[in-house]
Amino acid sequence: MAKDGLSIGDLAARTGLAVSAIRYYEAQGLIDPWRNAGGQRRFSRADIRRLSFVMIAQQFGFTLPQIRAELDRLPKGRVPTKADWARISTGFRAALDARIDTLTRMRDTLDSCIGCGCLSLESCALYNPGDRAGLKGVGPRYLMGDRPGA
Amino acid sequence: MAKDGLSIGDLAARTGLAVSAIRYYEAQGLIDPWRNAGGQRRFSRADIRRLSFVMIAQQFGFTLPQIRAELDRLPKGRVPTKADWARISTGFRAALDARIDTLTRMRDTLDSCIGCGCLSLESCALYNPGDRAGLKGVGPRYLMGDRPGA
DNA sequence: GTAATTGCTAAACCTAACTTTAGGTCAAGG
DNA sequence: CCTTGACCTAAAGTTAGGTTTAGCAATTAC
Repeated sequence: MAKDGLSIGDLAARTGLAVSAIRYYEAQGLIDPWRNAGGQRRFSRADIRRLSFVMIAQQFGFTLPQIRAELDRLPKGRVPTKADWARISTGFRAALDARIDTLTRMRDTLDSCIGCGCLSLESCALYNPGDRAGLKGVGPRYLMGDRPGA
Repeated sequence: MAKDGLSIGDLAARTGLAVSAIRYYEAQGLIDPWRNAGGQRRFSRADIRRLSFVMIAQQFGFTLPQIRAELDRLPKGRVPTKADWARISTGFRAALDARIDTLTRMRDTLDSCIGCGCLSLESCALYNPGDRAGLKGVGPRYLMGDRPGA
């Protein structure tokens, strides 16, 4: 783990990710390591932060393609500065706000529905919250759902 | 679609669900139709509301096993009343509150992080929000340190 | 009475985000 | 030098929540 880059194992230890996950992220274009003479992956220290970003973005509900799109907005050719990361992070803010908004509206609707106990397709407001689509940002299937395997 | 129950196609039309989804829900124990002489499924009108509940609960991020657990709390042997449904719906309220809470805390943390642009594993507060567990349901993926195999 | 729907089951397929496995290669310590 | 552990690739497996397909039976429409 000298000056010529970190091995995949080093990076896994630094980030807490599984080695297999890191390889998968490479396949998805989230990181782009070089290879040493023997064909093994070598990562720069900046990749630690890059993977940190990936993990945080995932917590916020972004998909890997979406995260990749964000990462692609980082300057190519030089190591991203704190300011670069901060700029990208503001994008999270809007997504979070939207998500909180939708959930809050849902809760309010639910409040007005608990009294009636209708849950009826024709009349219940829960079927017409207006912007259920706002929740789609989280994913098509596991829409806000618990993780698979729970 | 006479007095002897609705066919699966009728139920699909009433709920907007796909026929295949209804059969899947039966396999998951969410509904329990009887069969007619020819072996075809027959559903009661109460199943329309039952499936409505399933759909709403899914929007709220519950998994099918969780929804099944809620449904199992309905009185067995009689058609559930509005009061029964209302009682169950209050359970949603707590779950939604928790989810909104967690997201709000995340947003606040993010706000304090945007300025520093750190995203550093050792120091960034985003890695220590305190109750990431409450977020189960926000992301499509396993949470950090919560992988099935690890 | 027969043709067109609709329904039946079992099994395979789908996506996202990974993990596991199989079979081999590279690198570091003694 | 040799062994052990880390690494490599490709492919298959996993989970949730379904959909699709194949081949056949029941119902409904005319």
